[in-house]
Amino acid sequence: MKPKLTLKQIARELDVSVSTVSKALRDSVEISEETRVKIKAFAKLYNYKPNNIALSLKNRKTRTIGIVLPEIVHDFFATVIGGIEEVANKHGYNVIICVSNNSFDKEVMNMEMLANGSTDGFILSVAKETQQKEDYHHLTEVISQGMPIVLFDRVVDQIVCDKVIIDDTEGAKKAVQHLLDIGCSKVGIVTTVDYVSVGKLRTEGYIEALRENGMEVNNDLILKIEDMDHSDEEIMNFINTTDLDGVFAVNEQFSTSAIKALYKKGIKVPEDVKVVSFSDGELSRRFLPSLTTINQHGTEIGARAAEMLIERLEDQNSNGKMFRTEMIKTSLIERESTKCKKISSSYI
Amino acid sequence: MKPKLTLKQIARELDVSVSTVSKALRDSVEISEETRVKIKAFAKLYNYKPNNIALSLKNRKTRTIGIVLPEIVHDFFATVIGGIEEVANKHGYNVIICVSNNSFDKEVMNMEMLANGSTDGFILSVAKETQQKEDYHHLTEVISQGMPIVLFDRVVDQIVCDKVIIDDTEGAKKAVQHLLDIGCSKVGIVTTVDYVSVGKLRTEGYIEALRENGMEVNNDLILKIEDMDHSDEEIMNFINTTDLDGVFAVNEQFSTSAIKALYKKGIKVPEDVKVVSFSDGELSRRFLPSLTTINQHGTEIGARAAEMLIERLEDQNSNGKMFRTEMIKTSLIERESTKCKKISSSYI
DNA sequence: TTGTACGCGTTATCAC
DNA sequence: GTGATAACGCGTACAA
Repeated sequence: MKPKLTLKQIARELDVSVSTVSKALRDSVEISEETRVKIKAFAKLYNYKPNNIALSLKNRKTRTIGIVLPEIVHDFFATVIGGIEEVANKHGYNVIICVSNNSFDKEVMNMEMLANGSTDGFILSVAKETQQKEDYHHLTEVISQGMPIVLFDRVVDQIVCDKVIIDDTEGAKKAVQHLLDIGCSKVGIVTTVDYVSVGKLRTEGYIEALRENGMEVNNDLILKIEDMDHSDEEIMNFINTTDLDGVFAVNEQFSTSAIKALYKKGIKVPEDVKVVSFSDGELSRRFLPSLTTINQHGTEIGARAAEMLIERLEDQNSNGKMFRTEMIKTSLIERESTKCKKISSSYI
Repeated sequence: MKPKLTLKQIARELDVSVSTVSKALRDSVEISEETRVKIKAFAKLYNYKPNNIALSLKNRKTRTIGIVLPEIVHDFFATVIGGIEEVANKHGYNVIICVSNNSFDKEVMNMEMLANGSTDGFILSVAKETQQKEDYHHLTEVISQGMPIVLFDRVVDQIVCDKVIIDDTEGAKKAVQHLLDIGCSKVGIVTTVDYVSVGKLRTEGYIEALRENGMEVNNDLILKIEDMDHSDEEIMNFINTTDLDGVFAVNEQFSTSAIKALYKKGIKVPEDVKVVSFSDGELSRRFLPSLTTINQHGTEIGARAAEMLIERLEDQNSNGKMFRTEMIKTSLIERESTKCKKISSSYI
């Protein structure tokens, strides 16, 4: 076992001073050709790499981005991480990921841990519990210490910082519009209760789409899941008691539950009822029938968040810069769950 | 903006020396009750937290674990991360995650970056490309510097370190045995080519199970996917030309493709053909029919890996300790894809 | 009881 | 052209 090589060791070995070694390795003109070559050769031979920790301490920069997420076993967040990673690495930044498991306490703990010197800034999506509590002191704290934050997905209006959000309302409108376009007239929605911000926005999009098409909103066609642990039962009950020819569900879980309930009732998708889902993940692609979805472009969201954060980190006088909220557009991906043979010919 | 509080600032403010502050905060008996209380009150009031970077430099310990994974958009790896996270946090460790995207170069880069002081040790699953190249110099390098590594899932026999692996062969046997138990006599397997270590082991399990049940192995019932990008076509072709009443597929992707192909052929699952899949993820749970699976217990794998690593990190004289390879048992989770009403009564 | 000095690994500055 | 010194923030052995 050979412990990591340091400047000091090189200096001792080559019988020069530490600062000479440091300068030589950084190609300083102060150092003579001869010694520079000698030192660099030695360093290369023994594979010298500067110690990041020491550099961080000296520069008061870690070149590390802290990511705090509600969960990770989730296609959307996983793709967002991918986007962040890519941009971060391209700029020579590292990434620390912490998971709050939707717990307020764990979110606070994670942020405090990372804020004590481990990272230069944060990219985060707040935990569900935090959103309910409406306690954001850990965010304001970090910001007041001069560390920039970029919020994404579940953003908090009260917090003043950069944000990357999905145009949920517009995405929902797209979904519903598609159902209407292919001939549905009784479109239901499976969504969340209103305190989940994205659920609320998607519900609004659903309503807007109907209104813009001159249709009236029937509350019987709206299911707001109260208890996520029993969403299957709620959906089953809803499907059994509601007459529909189109369903828009705000996530893959609800979509597949709805299809399952429809099948149990003897109703076929897409023949009898069309389905569009928010969130495009593995499940949508591989389900039978494969799901038409609203793609949230997680990679792009992560990439933009990372770009915004790094920009602020590298800009000396970023304090003056306005905070921006970037809206990422969704897109509709058509698959089997909205295939409709009957009228497809009329489209050709 | 108030920059982070340091010991020095507290000292200046309270007109004592830095070391007095340091000692007081660490409840040293050297410091008088009076000054101790005063300093602690001040620190608490202004929310003093020691700087992790400085501590890391001083202690030559980061209390951070580096995780390097081939990919992250994958239920299995996501659950493993969850397991690691939980154990790590419990022991006061942080976690840095890097993704190699199955690229050898990126894996090497990530490891070098983290090895330069950012982490105390590694938990990693090697990239596919690395496995093909059989170039593991970055692993030996890190180990020779005294940083412990725990390999999991895709492990490397040549590397001497702690390992956590799944009993792939035994898992495959369980899957096939289940199919045989419920009455299948023509069980096919959809697997990978042999150079993917886990694929090979699972294929061996399939063969062993058949042999132990006195059945002969028919190569026509074995499909080894050559090209992952065209697995769907290969599976479709296989299903169409093969007479089966049971299918064991080595991952969720293959399983769902197989079911899709069966449906297209007019064959029903589970009525006509039963299906068991390796890997228990969201897809298996929500698919129609839901899939009977071999659960790899990702959380447990991550937890064990983290425990092994931390144990070695905290043990002063861990050099002498033998390296262990821990085998995590899989378990069968029965769902709809192997439901069989006919003989279920005989089981009661 | 409190303060001084030193070291962790690095770089910037200034002196020689 | 080279080297000594200070500093980043912290903890601790030792001195006062």
